[in-house]
Amino acid sequence: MTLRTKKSTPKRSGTYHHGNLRQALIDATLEVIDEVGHRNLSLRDVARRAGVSTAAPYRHFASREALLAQVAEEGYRMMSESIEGAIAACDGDSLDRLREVGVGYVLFANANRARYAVMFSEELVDKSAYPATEAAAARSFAYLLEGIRACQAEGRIVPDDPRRVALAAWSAIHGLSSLISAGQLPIVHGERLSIAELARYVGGVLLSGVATGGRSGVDRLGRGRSAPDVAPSTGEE
Amino acid sequence: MTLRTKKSTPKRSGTYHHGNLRQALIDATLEVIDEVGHRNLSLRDVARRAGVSTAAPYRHFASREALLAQVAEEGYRMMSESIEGAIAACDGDSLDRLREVGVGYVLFANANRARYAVMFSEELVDKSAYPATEAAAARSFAYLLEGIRACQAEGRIVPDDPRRVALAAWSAIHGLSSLISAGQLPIVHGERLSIAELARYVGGVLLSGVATGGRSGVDRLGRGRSAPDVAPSTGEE
DNA sequence: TGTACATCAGTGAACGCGCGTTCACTGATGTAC
DNA sequence: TGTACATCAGTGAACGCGCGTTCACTGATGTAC
Repeated sequence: MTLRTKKSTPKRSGTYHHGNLRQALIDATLEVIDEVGHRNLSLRDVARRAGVSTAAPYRHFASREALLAQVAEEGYRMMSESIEGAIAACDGDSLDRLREVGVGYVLFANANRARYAVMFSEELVDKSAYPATEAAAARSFAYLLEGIRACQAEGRIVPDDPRRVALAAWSAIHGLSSLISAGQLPIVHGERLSIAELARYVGGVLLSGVATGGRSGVDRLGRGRSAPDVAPSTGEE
Repeated sequence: MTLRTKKSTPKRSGTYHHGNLRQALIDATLEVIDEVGHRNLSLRDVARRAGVSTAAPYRHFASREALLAQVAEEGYRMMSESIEGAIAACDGDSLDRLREVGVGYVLFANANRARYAVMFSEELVDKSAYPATEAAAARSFAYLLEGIRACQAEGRIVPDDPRRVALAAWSAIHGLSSLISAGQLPIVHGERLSIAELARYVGGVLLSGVATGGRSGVDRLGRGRSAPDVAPSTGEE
């Protein structure tokens, strides 16, 4: 087993100049995060794995945080691609396509657990210092809202405030993705599960609910289309 | 403004013995985490805030991680109380009570954001070194499964595998809680929102779905009660 | 009530460590002529 | 084609730092007699 092999095939090896250090650093970052979590990521470790001196990364990234922002930015772009791919592979109607937005989201998170964790890490909650990352994130989230608006335009889902519907949907798919990314799923299911199947199940619950008996649940719960929301006063901010 | 005031009213001040250091350390920990995130929590900082020497915490906690595990354990107990409180305050049927499990969960997360982040932090994913924390966590999660089984026993929700239903529900309430805890909600809604209202909305979506037109969505999506699940083969683990 | 003593919660100095970042530098590369 | 030179991606040593944890210790407390 050869340790510290370069993953990104530099143009030539053994030279003073690396050739493709920027990408090698990103690859090494993902490797490190996979092993120890982004919490314990150090630039020195990344440099070590890329086979380069401690100071070399600063030729390509202004800081540790900037490197993580770059990893996140790529992640959001990949997520957008995953969502677009899921939509493209779907020959159904607007409702089907909306569900596939969620499937694409969750499949990306499952296939890129370390990266997903970086994208939602606390240190990158405020992305204003990294406009490209911020823009890529906004683009990812737009698919959900667009899908919801398309369904509403056809009367396929309830005409609630689409941002509110989006929040409910985002909660579910982000929650599932987080549980997958953090490795918490075994707590719930010991058996081997298909992630896409799980994502579709959750999507189906969001669309149709789990209550029996038609729409009665809706009315009884006061969540009808125009019923006023009742906000209790305990324990909220 | 007096800095470093002790929050936990020690029996007497200015003495060699603190009187209530253990609790003061936990309080200080929450303070620190609120400010800098658990990622940047250091035992030295905690000791500093409790007005005590660097080595003092080791009289009460074996390590930094043990302190965090204790914070998490208390959190799971508080979450159980919050859920029990929400159920107790509900005079409805099994379906109402199930929804209130979710509301109690989210209200706890909202009222204890820093603690919630610790409870689900990567370093505590494996709780086997802290059996008390593990047990408290298991107890919290049991409410969901119990609520689902109670509804199923009365035929109020679909008879899918209750663990699968629980996973869908947990995804949604954990997702919402995570977004709140990480402060990501402003991205979605600029306006001021009631957390309990949001939680009830999400709960309503889980129970009744957002699709229009009765149960047709269920059949069309192949998520009917006994329809076999179709597992596509792309991109899953 | 008074004293001797065990207990143990605190002190403060020290350990070794790995970190992010900076610095003056070196040497490979590619281009102008 | 050959040479001079600007560029800039790398080096490696060093900076100052705060960390988790350990150590021998000190002094407040409470209990046995």
